[in-house]
Amino acid sequence: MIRLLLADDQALVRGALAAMLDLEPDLTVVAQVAAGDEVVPTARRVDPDVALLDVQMPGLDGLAAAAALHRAMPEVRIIICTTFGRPGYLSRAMAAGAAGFVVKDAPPEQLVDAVRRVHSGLRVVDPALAAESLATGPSPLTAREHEVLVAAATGRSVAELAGTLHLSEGTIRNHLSSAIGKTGARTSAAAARIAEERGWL
Amino acid sequence: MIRLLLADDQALVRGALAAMLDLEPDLTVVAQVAAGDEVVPTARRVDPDVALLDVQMPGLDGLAAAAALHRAMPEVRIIICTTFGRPGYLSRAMAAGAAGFVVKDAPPEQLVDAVRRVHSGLRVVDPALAAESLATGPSPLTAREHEVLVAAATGRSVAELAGTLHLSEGTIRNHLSSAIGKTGARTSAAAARIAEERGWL
DNA sequence: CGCAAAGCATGACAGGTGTCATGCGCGGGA
DNA sequence: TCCCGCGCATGACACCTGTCATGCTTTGCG
Repeated sequence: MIRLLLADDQALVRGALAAMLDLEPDLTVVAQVAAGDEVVPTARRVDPDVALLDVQMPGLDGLAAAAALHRAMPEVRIIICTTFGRPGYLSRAMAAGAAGFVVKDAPPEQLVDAVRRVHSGLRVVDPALAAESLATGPSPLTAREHEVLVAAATGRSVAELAGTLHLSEGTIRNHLSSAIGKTGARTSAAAARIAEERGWL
Repeated sequence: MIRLLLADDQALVRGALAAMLDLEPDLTVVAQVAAGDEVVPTARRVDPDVALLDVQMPGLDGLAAAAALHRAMPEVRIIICTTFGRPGYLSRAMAAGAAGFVVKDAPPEQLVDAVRRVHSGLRVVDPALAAESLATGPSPLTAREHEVLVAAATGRSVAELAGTLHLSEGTIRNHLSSAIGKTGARTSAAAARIAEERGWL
């Protein structure tokens, strides 16, 4: 019997996944959580074989939760399960110690299959996504550019960013300009959008 | 036995919901589709009692599919089921003839309950969301402002918008300026973001 | 050590953006 | 019928943004 921990902030989706996985004779869902920071404490309590983590979650996101769980309980096999097949997510998931990566577009059997494979020690990754991830490469953004771009993503002005990040306006503009060049965008708003799509934020 | 049609572009979520709903003794999922334009043809074939439609779908979106289905088969009860509880979605869903509106944050029992209530002729709406919807009001954007804002959402420049929409740059700027005023934003990018969040796009 | 890369800053400049005043034509409601 | 609201357009203006050149530090690698 493979013991599963489910983490997803959407109760409906989480419950539905649990119902589906519980139908399999060799799987059993032993815990469900709605936030990233509940993953490690709950895992310690129930000692699952496999943890299925969504990326979008309040508190700690799925990738950070995966890293924390892998550090705390390396024997737990981790699958990242996400809506968006963004290239950056995959590489970050692998870096965080995940053993599998499944997008929510995939057919249900694929998830069940992934759980079994991962439990038996294999790694499971969508080949198409892996290729795209390698083609796009890792995020070329420096720490500062990342920080500035995240703050700019909500549409704030340069002056506001300078205030909240305690940098001069000129510096903000420099970092944004650099990020614009690296994303191939023409405005900071577009740069933020593109970086977001690639999973660089 | 309540016969259900499921429409959601994410195969994993769709399959999981089907598994969960099929567990209920009085419910049965008779069809699943992945795109909005498959809803009406499939409904004609299987004649469901209730249709559960996601908003985000390729082809026709869930709201447009709801309107088409309600026109073609008024006796089918429609529930819109969406990730985002955006105020504008609710009012548009109701205008499209939907009988229920459930967000994916809700507990699983609530969806099952909604199906039964809707099937028995009731309307099901999250009270908190209804209040927010009334407070925010309908979209104040004119048709042109809407069009321009949608085109601007991807971060294109004014000159590009003028080209694709066949309007002068000055006119584009006027519409954007008006939309900026109505959303309370300070830049067109932020205006697009805010309108998006409110379900005005 | 010396050099490269990154962070930070300044100043200057071209071009894009948001606002406003103004004008014209059209269609629907009082 | 008249007038208001909307779409569309122009032109002008202030301001913001993106780019570039330049320079100074700190950090880390060969």
